[in-house]
Amino acid sequence: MRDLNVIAALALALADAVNGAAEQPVPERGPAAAALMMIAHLPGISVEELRTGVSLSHPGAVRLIDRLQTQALVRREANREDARRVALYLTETGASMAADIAAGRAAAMRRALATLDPAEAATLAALADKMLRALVSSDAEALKICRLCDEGACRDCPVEEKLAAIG
Amino acid sequence: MRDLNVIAALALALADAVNGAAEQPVPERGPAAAALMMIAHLPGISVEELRTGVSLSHPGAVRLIDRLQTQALVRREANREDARRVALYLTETGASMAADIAAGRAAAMRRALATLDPAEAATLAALADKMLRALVSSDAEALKICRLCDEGACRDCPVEEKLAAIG
DNA sequence: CTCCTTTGTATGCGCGACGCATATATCCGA
DNA sequence: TCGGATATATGCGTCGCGCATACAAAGGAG
Repeated sequence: MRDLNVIAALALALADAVNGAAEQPVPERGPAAAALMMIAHLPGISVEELRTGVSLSHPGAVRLIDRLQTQALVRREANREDARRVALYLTETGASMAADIAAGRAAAMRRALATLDPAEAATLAALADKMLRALVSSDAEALKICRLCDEGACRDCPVEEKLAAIG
Repeated sequence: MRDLNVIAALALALADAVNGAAEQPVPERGPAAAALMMIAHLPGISVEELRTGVSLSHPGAVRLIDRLQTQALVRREANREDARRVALYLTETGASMAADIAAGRAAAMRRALATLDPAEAATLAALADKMLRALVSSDAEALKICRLCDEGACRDCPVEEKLAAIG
């Protein structure tokens, strides 16, 4: 019971730090940073897929993309395979902003993990790896969990491996 | 680098689960659940203290309390020591709702931790304990981190101990 | 005791993000 | 070929939020 509390508190603190750092470079608060990171991670993603990752209604996601497009961070392109879908890509400005987001997120995590020695950090990562595999059981959950992840640092991502394992 | 990513992803997943569960019993989304839990944890808390915990502007907090009061979840009382401050208390309905929030939060954490054996959970809690002590350096941060914590389960809370240690 | 600065609450106001309902286009199976 | 399902977009109203401001009470300087 006490363990639950402490772990939940830490999760909240880390998520606050990560979200706060991620919102820093972005012109608006909320899911915008996550949207940019998702498009950086999955270029050509559709509005509907993005929607599930950022937990918005479809109209909400459309309007979010509208705003990001107005700010020249994202562009819409036609999807050759399915004309209903829209393929989303980052502009150069958007890509550079996504890089800033990833850097801020990494810095925030480094600060939080600074008190742990390398062995402890590795232990924590191993436990996180195990828990993530158990938590993920669908593509939608994976999109949501990885919405702020850094594509470059995603070697042997437990979420993707779990998805591959269950088909 | 990969460790950072995995740990951050887990923190996000846990925070989503906890926040989602906490918002379930509450009539509105957002900081309302945290506000109820904070008042449950610190009866007589002022609007200003609450404000820092839920990361809202002061007017935002006033309006939030207005809504919770309209729904008969919270009541305002005069503070005898300082007439400027307002003392916030939960009504019976509010207290029962706070209990529901705590239960939902605990259930969500139990689900997430189900894959870990007791030794692993204890290891994780010990690491969380250590990190929390390093993260907290002010009352404001403590209020924010503990905003959803369960007062009953807060035995030997690392956040409070750290605050006591630094005066 | 009085004045002035600081601190805590409350309100007027406008903005903007969101969701619901709906319209349109495209894909796919019968 | 036709009808249901899926994807995107828009009209519309709502509501939470922050800024600027007003007011009340506390505390220190003189």
